[in-house]
Amino acid sequence: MTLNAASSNTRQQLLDAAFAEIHRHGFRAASLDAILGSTALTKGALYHHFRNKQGLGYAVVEERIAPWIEAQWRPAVAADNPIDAAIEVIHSSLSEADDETLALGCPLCNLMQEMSPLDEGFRTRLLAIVEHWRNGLAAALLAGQQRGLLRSNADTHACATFIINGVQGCICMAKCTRDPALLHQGMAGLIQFLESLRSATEPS
Amino acid sequence: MTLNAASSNTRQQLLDAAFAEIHRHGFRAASLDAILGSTALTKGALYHHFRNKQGLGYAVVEERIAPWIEAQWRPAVAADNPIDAAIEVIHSSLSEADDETLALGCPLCNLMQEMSPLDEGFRTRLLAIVEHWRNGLAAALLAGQQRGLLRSNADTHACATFIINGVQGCICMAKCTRDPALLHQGMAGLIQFLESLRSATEPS
Amino acid sequence: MTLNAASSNTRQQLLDAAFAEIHRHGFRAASLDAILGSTALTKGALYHHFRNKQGLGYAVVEERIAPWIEAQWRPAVAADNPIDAAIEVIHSSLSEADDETLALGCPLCNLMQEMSPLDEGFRTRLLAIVEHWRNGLAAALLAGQQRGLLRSNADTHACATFIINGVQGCICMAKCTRDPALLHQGMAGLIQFLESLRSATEPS
Amino acid sequence: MTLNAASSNTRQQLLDAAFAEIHRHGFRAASLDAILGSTALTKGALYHHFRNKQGLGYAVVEERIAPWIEAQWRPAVAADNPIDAAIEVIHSSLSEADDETLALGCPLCNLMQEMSPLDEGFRTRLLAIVEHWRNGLAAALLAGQQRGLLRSNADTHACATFIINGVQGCICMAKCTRDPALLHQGMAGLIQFLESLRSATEPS
DNA sequence: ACGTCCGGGACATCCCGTTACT
DNA sequence: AGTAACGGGATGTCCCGGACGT
Repeated sequence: MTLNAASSNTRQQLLDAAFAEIHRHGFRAASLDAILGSTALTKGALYHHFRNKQGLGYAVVEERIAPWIEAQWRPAVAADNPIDAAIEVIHSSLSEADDETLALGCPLCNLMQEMSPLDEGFRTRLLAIVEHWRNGLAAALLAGQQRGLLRSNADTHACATFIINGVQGCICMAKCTRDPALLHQGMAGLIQFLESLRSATEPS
Repeated sequence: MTLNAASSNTRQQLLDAAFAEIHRHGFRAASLDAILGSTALTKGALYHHFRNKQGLGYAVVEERIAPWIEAQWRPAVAADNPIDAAIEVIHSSLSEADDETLALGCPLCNLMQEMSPLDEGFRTRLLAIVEHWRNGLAAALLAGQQRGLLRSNADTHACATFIINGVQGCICMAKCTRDPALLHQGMAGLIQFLESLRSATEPS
Repeated sequence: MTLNAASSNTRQQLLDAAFAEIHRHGFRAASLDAILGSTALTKGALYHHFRNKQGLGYAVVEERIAPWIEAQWRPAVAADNPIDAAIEVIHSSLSEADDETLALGCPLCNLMQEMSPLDEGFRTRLLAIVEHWRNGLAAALLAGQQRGLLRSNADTHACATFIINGVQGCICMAKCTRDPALLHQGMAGLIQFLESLRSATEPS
Repeated sequence: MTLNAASSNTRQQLLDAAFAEIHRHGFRAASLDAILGSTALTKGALYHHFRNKQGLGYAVVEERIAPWIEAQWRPAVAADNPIDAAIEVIHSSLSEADDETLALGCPLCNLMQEMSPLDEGFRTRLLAIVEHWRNGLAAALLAGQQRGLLRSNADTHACATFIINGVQGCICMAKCTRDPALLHQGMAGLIQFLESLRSATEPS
């Protein structure tokens, strides 16, 4: 299969447009006509690159949402000091949160809410993202713990779960409140929690 | 307008059926035909009691979801010891969580996710529920603090926000993972947080 | 369920239009838009009266095609002398065959050919028509035989089968040849066969 | 145009796949994508060898269906004793009829039913097959008659028509009934008819 | 000689809301 | 207070054919 540049470009355009449409309206309410309208393409192009709407949705999850989450949390997962880095990720995501992103919410969370009970294909793909995220974060915390940066009695997996749940809960609620102050308040609680994980004695 | 018993009964039937359908499929995917099919009523009855689908949805929020949240958290809001009571609420909600409720998620959270960006009427009504919940919980915590049950340096409003966000985040994630263990893990973190709010010296 | 005149009328219009469209294009190629276009109705009316296209098709078979076959062969089935009557039915159907009916073929045969391998619902309904037809004809022949009008060694069921197959075969081939002479030639063979069934000695 | 072996092979593959798909689904419902999917070829190959779907269909009629009918009835057309041979053809076709071929019907009859009223190109090609068949059979019967094998008062053309119509009618009905017994009953009638054509006195 | 990519259009389904009626 | 009938519209799917490369 020769993937020339034009074809790949078309596929990427479709994925971009689909990601935006799905982010805005959810998967079921996402209109293929609207996706095609926002590009200059037609049904033929779409059904050449994807088996159907579901296939397009799966590709958006795998090729847009997963990398997006991965990129956002890579600093925390790859850092020497996971606590500092996680706090930094939270801060930077807060600084990027304008009114619109607040209202649209997290693409991952949105799709989990909407599609998990309806489509196992979506659920497994989204679950894989979450597990990858949780495992990465837990591994980073464990490494930090082994280096003496975290309290030795902290359960790193439970901590990762708590942080991820907390972050998603904050974004989820902010979608309705649209109050940046409340978002900051919630995130501040998480940062406090992260601070509480530090070991009492700084390693030399 | 005369509201005899039969008429009121019809309205309640519609609300019940609509609540179930919306909980299962979301508001937009909820089919009026399906709602009417699950009762023995027809379009005329529906459009007699509600202006349109939107009006039905608003009524479900106000007359089904709001009282449901209120009832669930009333023990914590009305308790002498809000920490004990909140922990108890979490425990009892965990004990009720079977596989299906896990997959369907929280009706409030579902609607916030779906409708907040699309319909101001939904958003304000849902927001009112959340604010009522948060204010009630914060007031209870403050009362407890004044009675010496909470650390004096705790920001009760921020605590309420953190708890609500955390609870919703846990339920939200569990909808995708469907793993009761992870749900318990997340909720355990919240309980730990609640414990950490207790004042060091028990009041006499 | 109150079936007022207007509603019943709408349903009959839909069945008539659907019968004509299906007769002309077959079931699968029959366009609901075309059916609705030939009446003055819309999708709403159609989907009020029928569950879907399949339901409409089934109703056409049961309420248009079955009665049509029944009416056409009733003279033969109900006659005192089934041979005379069957010959008469063939003659009268030949006299009605203009170029268009020749080209369109038999609605029953068309649907059997098209839908029997695809849809059991169609097949059973069409089969019922054929069996009713065959049994009626066989019973009439048997009655004639008992009255001494048919040779006593004729197998009336086999004769009914042979006649029905022959008639359908003639119409089926005429659809392609469009040659009335060939149709008459084929039907003449069947009439000869019918004549050969007469008992040698006329009953007193 | 150079027709090397590879090219010819591609064309034959397409014809085979198209024949099978058309036999199963009819011409209009035959999907080019499905035909190409069952081979390993693509649109480019198809539209290189055929002008369009119609052209492919015509080629299937001329190069698959016509030879198939010809081969099946050649024994009867070429025989010294056409009656014996025709009976033998019927017997052998009955012995080959399993449940699937019963349900799929005769490729020739199927296409005549579907395409004759819609496409003159199909009709003339199918008609040519039928005429060739009828003329061949009639000529064989005439030759037999001249040799004293048939009754001298038999109209050989009419007999050929009657046999062909009968055979097609039987297959046509069997597609719906799917009852081998009924198929045999119908064919037995035709064999009886053939027997009745024999001259009373065997030729020396 | 054949593969890839894509345009444009048709179709069945389903849904919300209104009208006339009782 | 509630019913049956119906209008009008949007959507996902699929399909044929052609442009272009190689």
